[in-house]
Parts: sequence; C-alpha cells; structure tokens
Amino acid sequence: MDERYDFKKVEERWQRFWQESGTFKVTEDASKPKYYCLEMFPYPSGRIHMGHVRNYAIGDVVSRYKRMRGFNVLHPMGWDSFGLPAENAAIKHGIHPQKWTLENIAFMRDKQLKRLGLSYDWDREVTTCLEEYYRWNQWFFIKMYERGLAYKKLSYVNWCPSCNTVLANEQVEDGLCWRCSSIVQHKELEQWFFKITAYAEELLANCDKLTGWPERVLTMQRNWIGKSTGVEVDFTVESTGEKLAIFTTRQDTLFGVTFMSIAPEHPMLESLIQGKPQANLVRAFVQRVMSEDKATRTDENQEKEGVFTGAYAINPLNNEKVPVWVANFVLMEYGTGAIMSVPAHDQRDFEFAKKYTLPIRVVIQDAEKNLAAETMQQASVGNGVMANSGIFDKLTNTEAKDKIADHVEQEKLGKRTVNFRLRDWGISRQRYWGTPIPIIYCEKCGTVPVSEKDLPVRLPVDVEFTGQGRSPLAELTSFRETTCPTCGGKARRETDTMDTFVDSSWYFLRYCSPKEDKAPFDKKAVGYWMSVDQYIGGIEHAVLHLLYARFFTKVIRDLGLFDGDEPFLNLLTQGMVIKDGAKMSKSKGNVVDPDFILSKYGTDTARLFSLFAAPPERDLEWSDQGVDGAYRFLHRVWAIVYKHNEAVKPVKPAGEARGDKLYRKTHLTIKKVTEDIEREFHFNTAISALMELVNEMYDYTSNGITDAQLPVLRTAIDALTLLIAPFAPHFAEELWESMGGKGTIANAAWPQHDPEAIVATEMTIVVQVNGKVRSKLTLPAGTPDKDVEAAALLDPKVREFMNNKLPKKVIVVQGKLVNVVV
RNA sequence: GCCGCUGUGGCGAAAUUGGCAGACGCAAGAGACUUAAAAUCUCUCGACGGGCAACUGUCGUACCGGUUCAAUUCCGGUCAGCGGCACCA
Repeated sequence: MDERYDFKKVEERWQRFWQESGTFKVTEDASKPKYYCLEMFPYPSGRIHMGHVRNYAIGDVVSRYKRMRGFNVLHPMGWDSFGLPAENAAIKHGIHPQKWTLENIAFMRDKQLKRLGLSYDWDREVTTCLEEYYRWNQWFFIKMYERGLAYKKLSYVNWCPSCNTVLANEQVEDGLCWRCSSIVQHKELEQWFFKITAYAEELLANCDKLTGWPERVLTMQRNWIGKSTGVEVDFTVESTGEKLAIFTTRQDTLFGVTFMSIAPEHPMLESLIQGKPQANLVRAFVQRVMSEDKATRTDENQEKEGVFTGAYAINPLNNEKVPVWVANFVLMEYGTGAIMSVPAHDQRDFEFAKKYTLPIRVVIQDAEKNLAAETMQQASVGNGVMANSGIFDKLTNTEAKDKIADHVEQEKLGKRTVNFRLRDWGISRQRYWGTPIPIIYCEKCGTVPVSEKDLPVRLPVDVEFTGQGRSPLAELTSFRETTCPTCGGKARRETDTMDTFVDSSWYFLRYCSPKEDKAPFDKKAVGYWMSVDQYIGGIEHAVLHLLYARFFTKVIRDLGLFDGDEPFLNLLTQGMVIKDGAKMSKSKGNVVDPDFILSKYGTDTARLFSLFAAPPERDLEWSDQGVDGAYRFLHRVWAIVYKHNEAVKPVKPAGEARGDKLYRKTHLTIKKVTEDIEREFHFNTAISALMELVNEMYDYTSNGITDAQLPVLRTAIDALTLLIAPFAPHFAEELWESMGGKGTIANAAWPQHDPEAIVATEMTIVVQVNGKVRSKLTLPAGTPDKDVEAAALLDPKVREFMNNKLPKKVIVVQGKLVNVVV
C-alpha cells in the first residue's frame, strides 16, 4: 500500500484487473436469485455529461450492492444509436452517419465509460444501428402488421420543418418540436402507425400495479392516456338524413343542447353546406383555420370562432332542430369530431353562444342560485336537479346520467363509449438514419410486407447528404426500386424509416441474449432475467420511452414471447445535475466536463460526490468544493488505514467486544448503510454514516492504539472497506488487498451487523416539562419505566421548571423520553 | 383551470413509527504543526438576549389556525416555487 492515495494508479490497475479477469461477465444461473439492474442507454452524441455520470453511478451502486448480497446481477450497457444528430453531422461536416456514430461509440465506451469503472458485462453490449439489432425492429413491425397493430393511414400529422420529418404526439411539447423547438406544422400525410390505443385500457389499468414507480410518473402516464367515459349519440342531419355522431361525458345535459359544432376537418362538412348560401364563407373559414400551425391552433387563449353551416340536425332525445356550426376549437382527432353544445352548462359553449347570440337553456337547476338563461353570467357546471328534460325532470343529474345512458341505448339512439386522449403512435420518419420500414408497394398486389426470410432490409450506406429536399433514401433508386415478394413484378420500397423510440422499446429484452441470431431474443434467457428489477433514468421519458416500452412489452407478450405484463418493476427517476441553479448547458456556460473531473480527482471521488450531495431522485447542485470534500474524505480514509496497516494486518477481527465504542459504531454503521440502500437508495445518508464511522476511528486512535484495541480497529477497517465498495470500488479494492483480502471485493459478501453488538449499556432519556426539553438523564439500559419516571421527577432542572407544582400527568416513552405535565 | 411535488441555517442536506430540529458535508472563523504557505489535525458555527466563565433564557422547520402531554412529521386554510395535463366535449 502506497503512503499516498494515487487515484490514477489505483483506478487503472483495478479496471485492468476487472477486464482481464472477466469479473462482471454473467450467465444464467438457476442456483442464484437474479437481479436485473438497468440504466437508460445513452445516445452516442460524442461525449458523456455529468447527467450520465450520475445515472450510471447510481446504477453501479445498486448492481455492486446486490452482487455482494449474493444476487446474480445482469448489468448491461448499449447505445441508442439511430437518430437525427448523426444525420445532421453528416450534412454539416460531410462525415457519414455510420462512421460518426460508430466512432462516437468507440470513444465514449473506451475513453469515457470504462474510466468510470462501472460493473457492466460489456460482452452484452447492444448497438441499435447495427443490422443484427434493427432487423428485429423490422421483424416486430411485420408481426404487428400481420395482427393489424401496424397500419398506414392518411391523416393530419405533426411536421417539424427544421428536422424535415413527422413527429409523434408525444414528441410535441407546447406545439414545439421536442428536439429543436421549431414550431410544429399540421400536414396531411400518409403515415405508418402502431396501434398503441388497442392497449390503452391495459396501459392505464396496469398503472395501479406499478407500485415500484414514482407516483409522479404514473400520474403523467394516466393523464397522457386520458380516459373519459360517456355516450355517443347520433343526431340526424335534417336535409340529408345522415347520422352525425357526437361524444359527450355529460349526457345529463342532452336536453340543453341549443346548437352543434363540428371540426373544420369533419368529413361531413361538404355535404352539410352543399347548396347553402353561406357555403363559400364556411369554406374560407375552414381554409383559414386549417392553415394555422399546431401551436396557434391549440393555444387555449385563441379566440373561439365559428360559422353557421346553414344546416340543422335533430336532437334524438327531444326531436328539436338545432343549427350546426363549424368551430375552430373542435378537434377532429378526439371523439367523433363533432360535439353537442350546451351553453348553460359548459363555459366554452356559453361564451360561444353569447358571442353569436345563440339560445341558452338551463336543464340542471342549482338549488341555491335559481338559474335563468337571461341572467346567467357564466355556465353552471355543478350538480343539481334535472329540469326541462322531459321524463328525467326532478332526478339529480348524477342519477340522470345513468338513466339517460340507459335510455339512449334502449331506444338505439347511440351507445355508451370510452374515449382516450392517447392517439396511435406515428412511427414514420422521413429521414435516413433509422430502421427502414419493411414494406413494399406493388402496382398489382398493393401493400406487401417484406418476407421474414428477406430480412433485414439493409439501410444502404452509399448515399449522399445534401440537406436538401427529401430523405436520401427516397432519392436512391437502387434502394427504392425492387420486385414484389408476392408476384415478382415491379414494385417500390417504403423509404421512410422508423421512429428511433422503436429501438429503445425492447432493447432491455435483447440484453438477455444479445448474440441471438434466430430471434429477437432467446425466450429462455428472457424468462430467467426479465423483468427489469430496477430501471434508472431521467424523468424526461415519463411518457415517451416508458409508455412505448410498456406497449411493446404487451405486444411481445401477446406474440407469446414473454410471460409478463410489464417490463420495469421498479423505476428510479434521477434528478438533473444543475450548476448555479440551472441545468448544465453550453449556452449557459455552466457545463462541468466529466473528463476534467476524472483527471483531477478520479472516478471514485466523482461518484462519491454525486451520490453524497443529494438523494438520487432530487436535482443535484454541482459544487466544486463539494468534490474537494469527497476527495478529502477518501484521503482521510486512506491515511488512517495506511497508518495502522502494518499493525492491524496480522490481527484477527474482534469476535466480540461489547462496551467498546468503535465496535458498536461499526455495527451501527453496517446496519445503517444497509438500511439506507434498501430503503429507496438513500446513498447520501449511507455515505454520511461512513463519514461518521471514520470520524469515530480517528477519535479512537487519537492517543495512539493499544494491542488490545487492534482487533476492534481491524473489524472497523474491514467493515468500512466492504461498505464503501459499491460507492468507491477501485479505492475499496486497494484497501481490501492491503488488508490481505482474497480475490476481488466485488465478489465479497456484504457484512452483517450483530444485533448484540449494537445493544447499548446506557440510554439517554430526554426529560421534558410541558413538552419542552429541560434535562437529560443517562441511565442503565433497561431501567424500568417507573424508575425512569422517578429519576426524572428528582432531576433538579425538572424541579426548577415544575415550580413546586404537582405533576398533572407524566408520559414515559420507553427508552426515549419523559414528559412531565404540570 | 385540473392533478402532483416541494418549501428546514450562509449553502447541499438529515431527522426511518408524532418524541432532543439542523446528523454528515461545504463555506466561514479560531487554534496546533510550519521560517512561511499548502496539506493535515483540533475546536466553534440557526437567530436574539443574559453571564468573566463553565453555562443559560426566549424564539425558530414558508404563513395562519387546529388535533395532541408532545407536530418538520397528522388535519384544515393561505402563499410561493417547480413539474405534468389542458379548447379532450
């Protein structure tokens, strides 16, 4: 053992050792309990940042801890390596996306991640842009196509003019592109979709089973899925007799309908305005609304506007004739694209009716307000008693909801329905660097999937990147032109690629058998390792990746490939790394480069600081001085072990040393660190407990050390070394070796505390008078409550504050506290 | 608007079942060592007040109120910040 802690030497040495001896290679082993620990894999942008360091440090502590607890731990790493930045780099710097991506991966793996000393089984590395991986994206696509879960339709989609591609709903934030913040446009295009809505009900219901997920994430998923129950009712267009269906959750207000509103995109619009004098006015209005971009269109503060179509429809409940309007706030994508308007009981409809002087009719009377259409200042949305509603009058509106729904179904006027906010997942991307969609369009046979035996559809490498016009794939004749797998005739390939979120929707299954080449994964291996026991990553994926991955898992289950419903049993969403109160970013100039920290302090210090400064789920404020503190701590540990190394090494650990302060502290620390890790991964308090133990060791040895004390010191050093191993693994290996430890500490058993050792001989009793602390008593452990009470009442401080009064009541909490009430 | 989370010293934070508020660390101050500095070690460190001093009194966990012998913790209300959803019928 060197006199000084030379982190560079220590870290290089043990990293080489782990690699050469294959310490972290794992295989299925039925004799051990398994544990699958996974961190969200990175996009190979070129450099890791502090967020990665934090994420992987957390996962590494969990993995190393579970390993020491005897689990067979799967802890893999890979690359989410398709995506736009590679293509943009190609356009900007003239370097091929493949070259750019693979070079970034090599650099990040060999020069950055490996320096962090993470306990990955690198043999299981998964890289999504390699055909050995993406061919299975295509395979899943075909399976889904065969089951009607992948389909193509013409629809209005989100178009990012800067990325030159379509975006899924989940990828639009406040009307802006999630990646580049450009204003998203509305564009009508034929696109491929995955039918995630087929699983909406289960995705929602299973949220209740995900007890290991943060409530926040579940709420976000529930909101996103957005279930509403109500009824669909068919109104009849007076002039044509066509059915115009509406969806409502407020069927109790059906008798209050005074007009209807439909979306500008509604397919029935043309037939409604046919031959009407206002037809051209309506068309102009529709044209104007539809030309607006997504942000403007969905802005809540946008003025609600509409025009009368000239058509009327019949309300089937009371056979009344109501005018049909087109309104800018009605969405074609939700419900039926047409709504009934009840101004008395819906604020939006109320404002619309006031603006265009449409009638208002109260159908739910408020007991206190005595509502009248003429005097209302706003819509009344609360509960009340039914009025103007025929046979339903006098019922409460909550009763009427069921009764009216029954009535609608019995009279065949419509049916009960459930609507979800969740839309199908648009996966077509008009870009190059992604998985080609395995579809062929034949003039005779129509849309034909590529045969499984012809997979993969390789992404051609010899393409040009101009940054102009369509995707390079669409321009490449040799790729586009092909023959039909069914008839052998002339055909063309689909040139869109898949959303890269498809790649990350099943990579956790691939890790179980990453070299499998006959199937996406080996079912037996997946049966052993899945589900993921602990998943760790950023909150930004709360509805994107995490929802898609849940969907894919259910599809894969239904394909008979996996016996489980959910991919991730426990989820930890770690906070951001911030500096000076803001997220680290180049534009703010507050970025701390991991390479710099690793060179100056080493990975063990970087890991220790990032785990100590805040609990994992909270944001971490980066502090240069805090890093110094972690560095000092390691030096402090090193120094005390070095000082006593010669003397302690030949000594056996203490079997039992009751009454010895350090011995007790050692066992208390084992207990605390273990509990802190088990309880929600409170690494910050676990590390503070280690610091306390070290402080105690300094105290213990401050006046030199006797031979009799050596076994206790040995016990403390051994425990400290084992307990610190998941946090600062290279450091721990070196200490372990210096104390004569065999093999790698990564495989050593986690220490257990001895309950006997932490039993105190004395106890400190807090004595309160009227709830205020007035004194403390030190009594032998196990003193009976009545003796504790007597001792408290004799205490001079207590007597002073009792002020000669008799106690009204004395509360004794065993072993803790006495409260005298006077 | 609806839903959720958070609010504790100069700073990051801790307090696990209602029982000593501020563990641990950072910063700051003092001392030891040193020719000196760095490093290291030791001590002090919520606010206000009293005492030469060891010590000691009051207040204090965003704010107001409640329950309780006892509240950072439970309940009701208010404010502030953050996040999600939002013209979803």
